[in-house]
Amino acid sequence: MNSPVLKPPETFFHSKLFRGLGNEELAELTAICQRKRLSAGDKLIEQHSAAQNVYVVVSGTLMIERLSRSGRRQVIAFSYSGDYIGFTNTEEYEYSVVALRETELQVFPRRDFLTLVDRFSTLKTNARQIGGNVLAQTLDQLFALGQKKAHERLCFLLAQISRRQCGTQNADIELIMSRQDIADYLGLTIETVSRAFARLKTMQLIEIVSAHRIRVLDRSVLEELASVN
Amino acid sequence: MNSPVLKPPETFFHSKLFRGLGNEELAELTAICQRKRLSAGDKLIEQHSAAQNVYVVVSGTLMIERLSRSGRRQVIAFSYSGDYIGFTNTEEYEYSVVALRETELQVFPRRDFLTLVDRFSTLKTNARQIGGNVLAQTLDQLFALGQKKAHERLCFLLAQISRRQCGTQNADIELIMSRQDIADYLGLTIETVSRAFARLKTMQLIEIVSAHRIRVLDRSVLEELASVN
DNA sequence: CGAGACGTTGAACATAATCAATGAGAGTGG
DNA sequence: CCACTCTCATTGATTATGTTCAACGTCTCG
Repeated sequence: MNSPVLKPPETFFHSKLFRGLGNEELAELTAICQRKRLSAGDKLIEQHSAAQNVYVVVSGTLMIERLSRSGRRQVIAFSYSGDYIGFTNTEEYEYSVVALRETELQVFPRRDFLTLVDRFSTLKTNARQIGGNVLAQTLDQLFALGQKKAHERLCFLLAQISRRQCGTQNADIELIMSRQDIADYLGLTIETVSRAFARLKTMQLIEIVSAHRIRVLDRSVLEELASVN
Repeated sequence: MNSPVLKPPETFFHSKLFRGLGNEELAELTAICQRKRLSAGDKLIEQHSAAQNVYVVVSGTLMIERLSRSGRRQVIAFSYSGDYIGFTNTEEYEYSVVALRETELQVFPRRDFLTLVDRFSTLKTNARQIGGNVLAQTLDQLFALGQKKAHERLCFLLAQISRRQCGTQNADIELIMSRQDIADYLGLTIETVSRAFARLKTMQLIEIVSAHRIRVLDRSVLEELASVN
C-alpha cells in the first residue's frame, strides 16, 4: 500500500482532519486526492453550484461569502491552512469561496470522500469534531454580530486571526483581507471598521503598523473584548 | 421484530429524521427511546454540561440560548415539533435549552443514537440533511443580524415561525416567546422590537391581534423583507 | 379590584451609516 | 526617478437608526 506514487505524508497532516490516520488509510485518501492552485481573486466555489468536492487548505487564505439578490453581502469566514471547505451536508454550496492570495488546496471528490469518512472511524471522529468546530465558530460570530459593539467585533476578528496565525509571526497580525471584507464579516461599514481600528489604537490595545499589519499590544484586553463569555 | 411493546410508529414520524426507516430500525430506535415532559420555563439543557442525550421535539416549543459571563444573551433558535436538539458533535453542549410551554420530547442516549446513525444508512442520510439544515438556518440568521435593519429582522423571524406553523393555524402566527426573547434572537432591544412591530403594522404587512398573536396581511412583502436573497 | 409582569410609546442620547473630502500606497508610463 | 492615476483607507460632518431612560398601558392572576 505504500506505493512510490504516495505523496509526502506530511502534506496530509496540515489538517486536523487527517490526524491519527494509518498508512493504508492515507494511501486511499491520496488516491482520490488532487491538487489545486489559486491566485488572489480566483473563485473556488460559486454560490448555488453543485457540491462536488471537499477541499483542504494547504496554504494561503480564502474567504467564504454569501451574496443576496439585493447586493448585500455577508462574509461567513476566512479560511487558513488546515481548514477544510465544502464538507457540506447539502447538495448545493450555499456560499461562494474566493482566494485572497496564492492558495494551494487538496481536492477530494465529495462522494468518495464521504465514503471514506464512513469507512475510517478515525476520519469520522475527526470530521465530526471539525464539523462541531465549524458550528461553534458560526455561533461565536452570531453572538458577536448580535451582542457586540463595533470595536468589540473587531477585537473578535483580530483575536481569531491571531489565534490562527499563532507561531507564524511574532505578535503581528497580517490582515490579508480588505476593509470591505472585514466590514461585511462584522456587519459594519468600512468607515466604522476604520474608526474601530482608531479606537483600539487610542485604547493602546494595538499598533497599526500598516493598514494590513497590526501589532497587538495588550492581548489580554483584546481577548476580553473579543470573548463570547 | 414487530413486538407488542413497540410504541405507535406515528410518533416517530414527527421528525424528518425518521423518514423512510424500516420496522426493524424503528424497533431498535424505540428500544433506546425514552419520553420526557417539560413545563413552561423548565430547563432541558444547561450550557457547558456534558452532551449525553439527543432529543426530538414531539410537541411544544423550546428556546436555545447562549449566555455570556457579562450577562449578554444570544437566542440561537426556537425549536418546534419535529426538530431535534443536542445532536452536537462536541462533547459539551454550548447552549442552554428551555421550554417555552408544555413540551413533549423523545430522549435518546447520544452514544447509542450515534451508533444507530452509523448503522442505518437512511438515518445517516436524514441526519446529515438535517445537520445541513441547522447550519443553513444559522447562516440565514447570521445574514439577518449582519445585514438587516430592525424591521427586516423581525420579518425574518415572523416568516420563519410562519413557515413552521404552516397548517397549524389559518394565517395567524402565535408568538409564544416574550419580546425579550425576540430581541435577544434578533440582536435588538425590546423597545426596538416593539417599534418594529408598530412599523410593520403601519406598513399594512401585519395586524397585531394581541401581543402574542400576529396576523399576516401581506405575505409576499413580508417574505421579501425576510429573504436572505 | 389591585399588584406585578410584560409591552408600548415618548424623549434624549449614543452608535453606526451615509455623504464628502482627504490621504496613503501600488502600479504605470513618461 | 518622478509625476500621474487608481484604488483603498482614513477622517470629518451630518443624518439615521437603535439604545437608554422614563412614563404609561394592558393583561393576568390572585
